[in-house]
Amino acid sequence: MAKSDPQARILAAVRAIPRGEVAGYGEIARRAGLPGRARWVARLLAISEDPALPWHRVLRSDGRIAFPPGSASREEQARRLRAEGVALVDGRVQAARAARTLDAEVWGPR
DNA sequence: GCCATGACTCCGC
DNA sequence: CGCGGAGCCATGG
Repeated sequence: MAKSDPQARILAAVRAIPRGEVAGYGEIARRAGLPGRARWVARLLAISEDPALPWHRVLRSDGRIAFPPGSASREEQARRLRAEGVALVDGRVQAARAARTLDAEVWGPR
């Protein structure tokens, strides 16, 4: 039997993001033991139909929402994040002190 | 098997 | 800080 499908690990990593916090696609991939699969994470979220999946907590490495401005998805993601207390400015998370990537610590206490 | 596509990332300018 | 180019990886025609 397969030892945890990579897909299951990715979804688990996404579900593990605490409410009010965020993580990057690449970060999730790494947490799932799949470095370099950021695009796969994105595709997985796109095809996933689990309404309980906190996909809105996943952002790009620069702390911005991946969806293009004006898109309904982008608006919904921004809305959900704000509902959790995440400060956003022009689609970008302010709390993410990781200027380059949302590397680690995003989940830890500051 | 090659080519195109994408909720990505890194790097140089 | 914005842009363009290259690298990357899985999927589908």
